[in-house]
Parts: sequence; structure tokens; C-alpha cells
Amino acid sequence: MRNSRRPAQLLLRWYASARRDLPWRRTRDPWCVLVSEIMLQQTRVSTVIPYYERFLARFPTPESLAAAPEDELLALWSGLGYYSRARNLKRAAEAITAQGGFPETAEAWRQLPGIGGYTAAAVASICFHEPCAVLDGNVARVMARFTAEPGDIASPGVRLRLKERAQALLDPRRPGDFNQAVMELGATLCLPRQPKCLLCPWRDLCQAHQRGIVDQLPVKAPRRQPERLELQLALIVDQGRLLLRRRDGDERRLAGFWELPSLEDLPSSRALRPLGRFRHSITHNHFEVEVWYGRLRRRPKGCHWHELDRIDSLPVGAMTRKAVALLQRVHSQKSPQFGTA
DNA sequence: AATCCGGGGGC
DNA sequence: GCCCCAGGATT
Repeated sequence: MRNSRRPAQLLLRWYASARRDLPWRRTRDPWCVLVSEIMLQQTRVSTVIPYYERFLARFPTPESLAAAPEDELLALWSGLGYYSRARNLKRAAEAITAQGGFPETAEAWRQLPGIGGYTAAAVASICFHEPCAVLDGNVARVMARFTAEPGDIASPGVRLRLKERAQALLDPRRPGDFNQAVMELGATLCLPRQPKCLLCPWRDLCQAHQRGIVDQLPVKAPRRQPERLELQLALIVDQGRLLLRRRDGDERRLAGFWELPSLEDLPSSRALRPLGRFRHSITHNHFEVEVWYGRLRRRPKGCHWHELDRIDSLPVGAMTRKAVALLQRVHSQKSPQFGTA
């Protein structure tokens, strides 16, 4: 009994001194914690922080989000990616509002849209002290090394085992701290490459470390190779307005988002001239983007004008942002009073 | 079980 | 370039 508690004690002692001061660690408000957990899905801490601050300033409660127009939400989420997270968060906020309060168990949280096993366990343990272990990428890696797990950590069977092992180690008196401590360990010491075992509180208990195979774990299946694609976009500007088209609402990705028309969409591209190019990767698609610039006599079918200085309030993907940023650079060169030259 | 969804930081 | 990130939904 005493022995099984030792790993948790070692970990929590380390966490007390090594934990980073992150915005969502300064509160136990379920709404703030939920927002952070959703944003942190497949997204790094440093990326999330500015989005988190802006989001909660605008939507401090589930009620405020439930009442908001979706476009405003998506504009605020723009650039963070995985936009179904935002749409599901709004639906969850609506459910919470309708229920008149937050769920209090992981099982109940799990019922909300966009909330899976990880997020449910995270919020329930941090905000409601439910003794349930989380399993995310960090915990999977830490536990795979701690127990020298030989299986592929992507396989459901292995993931279940890893979660059970985390559950067995969890300190039921401090489930939220324990969960965050394991993740902190994975994020700061037990790194995918070149882990800092010398600083690790579990060094002497870690099976992989004892066997000298830390750098061989965790085992992961090879991933599919990316596709290269070329894209030509048109940046049509007139009187401070930009020509955009809206993607269908049932598109697989970036549904309902505004984007630049491609060259093929335009009746004539003779008047356009090259402005620049850049690369942009979306999951396994690697785009080489060429941007053309100019004016058009008339508005093409399906396209709409938008004020250039109000693009920020539209749902717009990062690729479109990069292209528009290209334009800002040209403008500042043309207008010395706004540039440094 | 496989695939898809965005995007970016770090090496 | 490649890996992988406080995952979840869909097929």
C-alpha cells in the first residue's frame, strides 16, 4: 500500500516545484478549464495562451457563448485550427446553459458534444476532484516508458492498458494535480526526443530507464506520407475591399469559411500579376501557394467584397491570412508613410 | 481499426 | 523536412 503511493508522492513533490504558471492553472472555474482543455487538443500550450485570454475576455461564461453568433466565435478561433472544436464547444455551452449548470462527473461531461474521454476526465478531476486518470499524448508516452510498454501506443488495447496503469498510480486525494503533473512531466522532461531523465522524479522507478531503452519508446506506427499540391490564389482588391468566396457549409474542412478565389474561378486573369508565394501545410497536404494580385471589372459569381480592415472579424483560415499578409507588405512599400523605408 | 480535421513550433 | 502536440468524431 505504502509502496504504491510512492510514485505519486515523488511526482507531486516534483510538480509542486516545477509546475509552469499557466493561465488555466490559476482557476478552477469549470468554464475556464473546459475552454483550455478544448483548445489544448492537439495544440501546444504556447499556441493556446493568447487564444485562451482573448476567448474568455469575450465569452466569460457558457451563457455568453451560447448566445453568440457562430461567425464571431469562428473569427475568434481563426488560426487555431480544428474548427469543429469551436462549433462543438458552442453546442456544449448551449447544453450547459439549458441544464442550468455544469455536469459534475466525467461520465456526464462525456455526454457533451466534442468532449471525449480525455477532456471529461480532465475537467472532472481538476474541477470536481473525481479520481479518474487522463490519457493524452503526454501520459501515453510517460506511462509507455515507465512500464516499458512494447506495443504501439496508438492501438486501443495498449491505450487502455496505459490508462489503467495511470489510474493505478493516481493519488485519489489529488486527482487534478496528479493528472496535470503527469502531463507536465511529459511536456517538460519526458520529451519525445532527448528526454531529460536526469531531472525526472521517476528516474529510478522507470522501467525504460532501468533497461536503457528510453530512446526506443514509445513504439509508434509509421505515418502516411504527405501529398504535394499547388494552388494559385487571386488577391483582388478594390477601394480597400477584398474579394472573397465562402466555402460550402458541408465541406469537410473549413466549412463555411471565407477564402480567396483561385485563379481558375475567375473569368479572366490577364490583368493579374504575381505577388508572391509561400508554403502551407494542412494535416498531410502540403500546399505550394502562388498569389496573384490585381483588379477586376466585375464581381465574379459566388464572390463577395469585404472591407480589408475587417477581415479579422471573419472566419478565415491561416492560408488565407498568409496570402493577405503578403498584400499588407506590398501596401507598406507603396506607401512610405506607413513603412520604415 | 483507419481516417480526417488545422496549424505551428522545434529540431 | 519531419514529428507531434493536454483528441474527438466519423466511417
